[in-house]
Amino acid sequence: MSVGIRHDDLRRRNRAMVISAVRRAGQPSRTEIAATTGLSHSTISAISADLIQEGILTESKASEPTTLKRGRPQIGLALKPEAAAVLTVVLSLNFLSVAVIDYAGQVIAEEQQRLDTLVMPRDELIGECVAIVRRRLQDPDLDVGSVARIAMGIQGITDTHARAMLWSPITPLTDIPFADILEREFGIPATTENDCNMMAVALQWRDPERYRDDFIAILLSHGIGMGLVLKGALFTGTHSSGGEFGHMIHRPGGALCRCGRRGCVEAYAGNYAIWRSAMKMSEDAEPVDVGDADMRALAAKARAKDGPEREAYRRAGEALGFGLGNLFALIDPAPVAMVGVSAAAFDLIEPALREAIAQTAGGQYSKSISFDTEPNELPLIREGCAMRALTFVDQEIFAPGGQARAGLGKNVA
Amino acid sequence: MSVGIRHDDLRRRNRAMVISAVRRAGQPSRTEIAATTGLSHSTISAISADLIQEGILTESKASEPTTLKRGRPQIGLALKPEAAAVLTVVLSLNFLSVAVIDYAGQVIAEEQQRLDTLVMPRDELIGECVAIVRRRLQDPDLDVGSVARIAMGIQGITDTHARAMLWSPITPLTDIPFADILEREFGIPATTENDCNMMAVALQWRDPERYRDDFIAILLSHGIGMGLVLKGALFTGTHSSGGEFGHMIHRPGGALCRCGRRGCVEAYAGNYAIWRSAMKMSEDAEPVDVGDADMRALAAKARAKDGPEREAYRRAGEALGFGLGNLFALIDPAPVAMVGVSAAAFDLIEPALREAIAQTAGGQYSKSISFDTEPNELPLIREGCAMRALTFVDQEIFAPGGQARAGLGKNVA
DNA sequence: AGGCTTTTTTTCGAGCCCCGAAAAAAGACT
DNA sequence: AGTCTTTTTTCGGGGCTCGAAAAAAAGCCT
Repeated sequence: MSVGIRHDDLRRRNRAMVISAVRRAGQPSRTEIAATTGLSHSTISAISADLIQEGILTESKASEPTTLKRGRPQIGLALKPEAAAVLTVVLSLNFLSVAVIDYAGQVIAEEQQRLDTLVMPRDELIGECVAIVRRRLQDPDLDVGSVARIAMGIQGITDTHARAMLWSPITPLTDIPFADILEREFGIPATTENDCNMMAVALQWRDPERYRDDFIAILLSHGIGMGLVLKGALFTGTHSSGGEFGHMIHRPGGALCRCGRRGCVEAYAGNYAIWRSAMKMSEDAEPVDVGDADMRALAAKARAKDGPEREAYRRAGEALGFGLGNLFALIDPAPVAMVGVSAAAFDLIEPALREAIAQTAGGQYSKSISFDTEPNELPLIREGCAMRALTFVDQEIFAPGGQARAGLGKNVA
Repeated sequence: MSVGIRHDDLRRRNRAMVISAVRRAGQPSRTEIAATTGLSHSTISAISADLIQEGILTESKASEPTTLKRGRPQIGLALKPEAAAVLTVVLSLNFLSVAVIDYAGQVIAEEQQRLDTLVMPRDELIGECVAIVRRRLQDPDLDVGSVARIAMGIQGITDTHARAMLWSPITPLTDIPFADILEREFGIPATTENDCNMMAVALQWRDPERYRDDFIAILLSHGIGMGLVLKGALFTGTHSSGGEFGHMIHRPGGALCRCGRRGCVEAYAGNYAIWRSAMKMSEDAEPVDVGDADMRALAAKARAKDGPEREAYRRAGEALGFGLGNLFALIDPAPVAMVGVSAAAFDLIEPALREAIAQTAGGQYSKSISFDTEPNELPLIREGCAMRALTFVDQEIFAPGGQARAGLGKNVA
């Protein structure tokens, strides 16, 4: 059962709340923080004095010099960029990308690299990941001690505790405990999470208006992935990252999926499936990699005239629609973000998708469901990883439960 | 964003935790409570003294007189039955049932009634519900003032806030705000929740060993319903009670479902669907009501010899299996409880069900998924309603946030 | 320019709450 | 009857938040 609240937890939680309020609002004054948290001015004053003294926050007068109001001007509080740093690692099909991000969320260094994930042996894949991280950490401009967290976003299934990649479409390898490997190698706490979940996290930060409590991020790429936020929190499975939307069964015994099973949504809506269908290949044909450029050309052809290309997108829409409908039967409808190269072809997908949804339990709301598209998934994934890592630092390092803060926040008087 | 923790919340939460510990453990000593909550002995002592003085808890020495240990004997703490009472209302197909339950969870009065829900006009249906509740409340043995909550469990979709029935298979009527109606009528806070969700709540209390953090309760009856507990909490949709497992699409464009759509899981696995299939009727045939006795006879026939009856159960198993597989793709596998009259025929359903799951994303775990059966849903639903109402009293009335407790817990010195 | 008004921020004392240590209580054991 | 063991209560100390009041830092107005 849930444990009691000790008296000292109180300050810890309220500290975390103040930090979180600053991260969310940008440069709020103490008064604003008091308003959003519901705590009294005196409490906010005390906590923020602590945080400034510990080098976690700074005062920044430049809060809207335009607002010429009477009264004592507000002093904006901001996250101190030097308070800490985090490192993000994004591993996707044939592509590895690393970035170093300061405590305020600004990218301060990055590096990208192509690699043949599909054929690399285990040691090599791990080795490349470790090597690129090491290169970034050895950057003389970077204070290695300030790097408080490594967050990895990876295409594939991860475990609930964000320790390992369990299975991935980008490599035949399974069960790689990336988080443990990185921690052992660099002595920095690390996590490994599903890329689509990170996309969802990023959307929540980018547009909290639209993506607040309940929404769905769907990656339309080689495969189909999903990140789900319910009641404000990232939804994961009981054991794994969960949300394997792409592998819900659309047609029992149907088209061959990359995962080896038949009839999955992905076997109709993944890039390879659209391609296979447009080329009039058999539904049993082995999935092939299709480049983004080829997919864009395919979409152009489908737009130009009716034919097998257009039909392929129509079938993709149908599969996505029934899948979404089934999802809506469980969780009710919510705003959807379509991300990835095929999101740019959403105009070809949408009609059949809506028609399919209308035939499902979510159908009553079919018209009111709103879709948004974002063709570029990589920046989203990185952003999500960064925010995940930064909020961890906020909560666990700068508002710790019991044990002292490590070497960070060192600008203490 | 989540609101700050005020200083007074602390005591409130810890009070709630003590009450909850007592409800869970039965007759724990103060020391045991200190252990499970993680709070200090002195705090538990202070809080329980308050609660006893307010007439919410009582000391009950009779805690295992067998344990002859050295040292001061423990004093068991128990919920004081007279501290409050709750009333449960269970409305299902052609059946209405009400019970009054004391604060310790014992049924102290009950009443049941048949009624033709399918054909009753709106006023009459509401009227009967109000009337049966009024009769119970007018019982001279009952102190009406102690009734702190009414919890209604209803077959059908309810809204997230547990205010209204939105849609139900037991009546053509829609959008009946039962909670508001009961509150207005009796001036007692009320809720209206989905029956399968209440089943899940009850299972969690009955067997917390097996049904703790993640599990699924599926009602196999005229229709197919589901209650889902994830990460220890009841899972509901964003707008409605959600979990419309029975109306996930199993075969696009397939058999006619009671809901008017085609290919739903229920259209293969609901009692009417099994019946329709066993009688070799068309998949487009209008759903008919089948009595429990007829279903039991059907199952017996299916067990006796191979034929259309056995095939009907096989197809039901297949539909349930693909449905569960799709669910498992999203949330990972979890223990399942099959409840309702067709749960007694689970032996006929299981083989095809497991085979179907094996073809889905959850398939890897197919063997390890464990099923349990419980043919009688009514007691479960009532128990769930009772626990829901009682924990509400625990949390919101006896550990209130700010405003004083109403007239309850009146045995104050 | 100097005093007044307004708004933000800090200071201060009061009131709670939790905790640890010590004391008290209540039997069992010898 | 005295000692031991375990549970429960009591008591003092340290923290935390809060409200009120004071201080600070402007703009406004005569």
